[in-house]
Amino acid sequence: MRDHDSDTQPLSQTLLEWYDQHARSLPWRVSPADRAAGIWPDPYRIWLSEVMLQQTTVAAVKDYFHRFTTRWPTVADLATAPDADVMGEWAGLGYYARARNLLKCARVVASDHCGVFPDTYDGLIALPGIGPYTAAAISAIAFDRQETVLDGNVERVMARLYDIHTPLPAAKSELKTKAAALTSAARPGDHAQAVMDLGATICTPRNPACGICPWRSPCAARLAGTAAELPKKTPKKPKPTRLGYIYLARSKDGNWLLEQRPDKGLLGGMLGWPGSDWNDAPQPAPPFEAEWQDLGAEVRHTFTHFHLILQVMLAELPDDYIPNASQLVMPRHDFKPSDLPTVMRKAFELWKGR
DNA sequence: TAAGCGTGGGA
DNA sequence: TTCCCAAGCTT
Repeated sequence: MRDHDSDTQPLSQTLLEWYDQHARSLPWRVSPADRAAGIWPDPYRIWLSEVMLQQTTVAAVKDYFHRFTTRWPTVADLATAPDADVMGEWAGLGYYARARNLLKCARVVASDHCGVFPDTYDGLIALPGIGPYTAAAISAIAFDRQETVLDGNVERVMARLYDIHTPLPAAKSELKTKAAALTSAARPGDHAQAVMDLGATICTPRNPACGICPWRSPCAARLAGTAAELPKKTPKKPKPTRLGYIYLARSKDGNWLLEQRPDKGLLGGMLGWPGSDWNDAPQPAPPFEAEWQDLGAEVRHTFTHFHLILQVMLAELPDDYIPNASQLVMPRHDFKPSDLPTVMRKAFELWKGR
């Protein structure tokens, strides 16, 4: 008697055999050989890597992961870190709500879970910053539970394997059903990492390497010649361009006037320079009256949903200046440009090279 | 459901 | 230069 996955079982086995030979070595990963020998990953490192990897490339994450785990080796260490230290260490990686939720999550795990991560999907998804993908990924990778991960890689691989032309995001549930039917019961964690590795290294968005793909034979899109145009996506809206002013104020001693941005919204919780609103025709909004000098060069930066052009203004910060509630005067030796989000760091670089 | 939310690299 | 996009989450 053949069971119901007599068709799909060979697919997951083919994938795992490929993964055993081609698994990438990553700082947070336990190799398939080590995993087979009974070695388990550290849930803290899996969680941290998965949050960092949300919409972010492995190449961009590596150095941040190393700095975070060196500075905060356990979730208990991270839970007791000051907010400003964590936000500063995250600066440059983007999507700063992730850093705020990271700290919230660490503190919940430390206080409500005795410093031990929940080992189920339901327990994990209840935590800040952990959504459907991340909960499934941690369950599978750190605890070897049979959960289905559906990220951009898996969506692309499934759309091609089954030649599905429904555009994303409408196709998500259909793609997840396909991915779930393939999930290995024997090695769920390795399977999750394998299908994502396949998407990242073989079944790439452009120029997929179909010739060396372990699933080249069953792939419907390869047969149909449609692999390169899948997955279909609903068209994106064009990005508007917004304008603004920012103000660099430096005292005679070299101290800087900075502001702590509000927790919600763009660059929430990060340090930045005082500035105007960003829109079509911003009003100048200097933090104090002075002869502001136009640095003469613009900061150009592109966010997820708009382009930004900033006029950079410079003045001397009076020694008796009293910062308001959101501002701070940063002593020159405490100021680290690397604590700033990239758009703000660009303004500083402009001043440095003036 | 759709919009808001960063950044850097590759084509 | 411009566009796409990379292991998504929150509201």
